[in-house]
Amino acid sequence: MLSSTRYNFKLVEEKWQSLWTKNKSFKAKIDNNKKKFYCLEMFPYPSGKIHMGHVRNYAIGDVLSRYKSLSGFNVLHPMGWDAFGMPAENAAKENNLDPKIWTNKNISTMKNQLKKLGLSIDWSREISTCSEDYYKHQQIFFLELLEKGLVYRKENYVNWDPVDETVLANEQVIDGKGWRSGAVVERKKLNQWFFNISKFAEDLLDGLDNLDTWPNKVKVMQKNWIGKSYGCEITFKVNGNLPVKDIKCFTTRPDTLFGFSFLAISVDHEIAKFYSNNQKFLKFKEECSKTGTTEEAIAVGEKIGFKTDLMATNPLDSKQKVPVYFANFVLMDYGFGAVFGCPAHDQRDFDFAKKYNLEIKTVVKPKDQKDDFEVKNEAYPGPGLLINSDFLNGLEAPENSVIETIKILEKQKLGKEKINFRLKDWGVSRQRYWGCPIPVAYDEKGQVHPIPKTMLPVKLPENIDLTLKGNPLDSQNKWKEVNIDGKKLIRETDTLDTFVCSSWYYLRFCSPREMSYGFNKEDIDYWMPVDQYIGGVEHAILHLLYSRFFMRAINYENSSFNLKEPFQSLFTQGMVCHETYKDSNNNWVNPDQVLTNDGKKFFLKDKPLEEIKVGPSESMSKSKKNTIDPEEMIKTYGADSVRLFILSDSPPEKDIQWSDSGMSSAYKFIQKFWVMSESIIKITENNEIDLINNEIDVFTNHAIHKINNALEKFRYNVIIATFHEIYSFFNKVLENKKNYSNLKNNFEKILVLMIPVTPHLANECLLNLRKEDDIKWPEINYEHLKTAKSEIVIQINGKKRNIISIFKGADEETVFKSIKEMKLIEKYIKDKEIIKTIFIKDKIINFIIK
RNA sequence: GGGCGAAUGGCGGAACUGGUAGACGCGCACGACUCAAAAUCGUGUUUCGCAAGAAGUGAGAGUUCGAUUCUCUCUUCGCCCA
Repeated sequence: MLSSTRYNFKLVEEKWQSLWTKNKSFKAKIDNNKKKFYCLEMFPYPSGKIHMGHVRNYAIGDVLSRYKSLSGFNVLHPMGWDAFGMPAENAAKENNLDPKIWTNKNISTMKNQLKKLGLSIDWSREISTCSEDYYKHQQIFFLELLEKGLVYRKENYVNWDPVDETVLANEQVIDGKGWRSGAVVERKKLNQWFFNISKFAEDLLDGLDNLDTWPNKVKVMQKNWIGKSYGCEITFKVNGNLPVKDIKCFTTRPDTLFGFSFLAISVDHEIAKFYSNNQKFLKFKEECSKTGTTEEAIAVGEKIGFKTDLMATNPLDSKQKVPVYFANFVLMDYGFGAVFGCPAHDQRDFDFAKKYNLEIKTVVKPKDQKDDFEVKNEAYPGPGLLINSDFLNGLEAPENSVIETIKILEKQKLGKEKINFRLKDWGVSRQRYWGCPIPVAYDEKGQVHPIPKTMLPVKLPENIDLTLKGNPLDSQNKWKEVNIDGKKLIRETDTLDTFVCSSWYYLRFCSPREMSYGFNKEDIDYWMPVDQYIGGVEHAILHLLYSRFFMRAINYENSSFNLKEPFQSLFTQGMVCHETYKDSNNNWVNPDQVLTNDGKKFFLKDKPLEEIKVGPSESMSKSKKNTIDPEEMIKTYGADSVRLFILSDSPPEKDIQWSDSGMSSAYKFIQKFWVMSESIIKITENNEIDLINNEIDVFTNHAIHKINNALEKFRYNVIIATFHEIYSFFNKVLENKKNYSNLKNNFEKILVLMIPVTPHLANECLLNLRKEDDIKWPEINYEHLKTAKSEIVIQINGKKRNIISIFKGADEETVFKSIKEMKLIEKYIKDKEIIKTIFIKDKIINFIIK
């Protein structure tokens, strides 16, 4: 069927987008008579161009925003830029560009691309974390936290690249080597700033219980990350050639004390100072520093130790003395930097004991084992009963035995109950240029002086040479000097971790142009918390935890701020994946260079004889060259088609496979829907009563019902499926050429249902159908959902055998009579006895026969 | 090693609180239009079977009149922590 009115997505989409801009259609204003809805997607890093992951993220958010807005909510749907960070600095180095110029250029490109997607964003609230307007307030927060004692400075280890003379982030260390220089990374101690997040560990953990609309897996991840553990602080008496009397340590298994065979301490433990001239020790320490600082590196790596001159006494058995070792698997950050070794019941200790020939004494046996059970080839960390443990024998491990042992230790003043958290304080210092300057300065004694608020923001110096080695700000001698109250001071040259910027941006969106402070009370009282936060699960731990911390930090000792949880609901969307391609030289090949005739064999576009190897579908990434450029897709198919496709194939929380055929099918749908819509618009309705009118009512109300359900549950793929059903239903209705009195009225409702997913198409069709612009989400008329007849499934012994259509609400007797009259199950029940009948009204009748 | 989750046609997936498994889309097959192709439209498409029918939601058990859905064991895969 050819149509003269081919849908010109380009014209229509441009028209609506400029209309929305002109009318400020999505500008959010406080309105106390309306219920607010704050919809936020994680803001992008301006890396250059938007990718399909962005498209999916923002399409999901846009569907929700538009739906809520049409349903009468006052919607806040803002967008901004997570604009500080290393890529800008790296790009600047490579191209000899100012990071600011590079970043702003990317922002403008990406903003343009996002606009072409037709998102319902209030662009008047756009923020960028690298602008002085933004980071000024961040510096104020920093100083407030400093006043409250939530920020402090301490020495800590960093990954140090000795060639580039720079500090590396964990992800920049690959196999223990610097990603850029390839040099072996060292551990180096630096004075750094920390946020006291561990102070809120308990509260951050408890708060998770109230976040019932967060995905459970995210809550579990946060819980594990916080890592609350119940145990005991034990002070071990030690003696030897050093002036040390005791060593404190934390353990979750004090009940295994009778299996004690060594005490291990971190190489950073204060006892190490007695070995600062010991060449062997220093060599050992250097060896340890090669293991890296991550817990995983330590767990996987070989366990090595350095024996001290000390012997530790078992607090439960003063006769037992065991050696004290420095060991590479003990971290200073956890507990007290000391652990007691019980090889029989901890694999790490077991490996260590084997290596250094230490005693392995079994003190826990599984319940089904005899008392002479002995640990042999590997540690037994499981539950059981205590053995070989004197007065602890027979206790149930670990539940009872731990509690009982702690009681005994407390009574004898040898230890005390302690709750320990895995969560460490948040190190926020970065030795980088492109970040928010930390607003403090130091005098010659090294004392910290906050920069007075009137002198904020501390701006980044411009036009600096980033190719120099070391921390870029450190070489800015002129910039570093600052005069406060007549005193000459030197500025802090570290900048803040970019996670700090993203820890409060959702507050800034409420008051994006407030000059005096990061936000104002009236705005956040109305808009906060974020009703729906949407983003990738990769931020499940750090970003979300830091944001939750930041709210608590602002809340702390602040009576006018009453918020703790920034994100009421969280939704984590899946990734966008694509097949990977490699040529004969094993180089990755971009999909747009690949051709296929039959979908089985793939060839290189430029060299049609060269066959391409098809690899598994993986998350789109530049390194594997399996990306699809959203801008290209929008250009070819239009924003509505791209939105339709990216939402159609998989539920939003799961990964989606990009497919060309799926994409073009979405495009075809838009085209044919338009043609149908035009036909409906041309129809002249009359008032004749026709059965089909009722059918249209019933169908439409079912469709509203289905789509409402799918929207509430984020089953957006089901919405698209319903669109297809809508199309085929209305298309059939049209072919019937009956008399309608309610076709347009119902179709209008359908078009509104489509606005969230395909806003340009739906709005254009709506405009052509009727001229008013008071668009509201359609209400369900439940009368139409009640059908006159119901289909009752007839089962024999629980198996479906037939189906009967009968008036609604028919009772068992009536249904049974009809079934008999119509001889629907005669062949199944003749010569058989019905011993039981299960009847569920309007649903099912099940005969149990013998 | 621990925790969490998943498994449904050739593929992506649907199925409200246990009640018609496979919606919708892709792919495929056939047909219409065409000199032909593309595009478009129509029909069909879980498997076995000519059919009647039977089997069927990773495997095995259990609860139930009835299980994709609830319980247990196992397998595989994914994610997080180690």
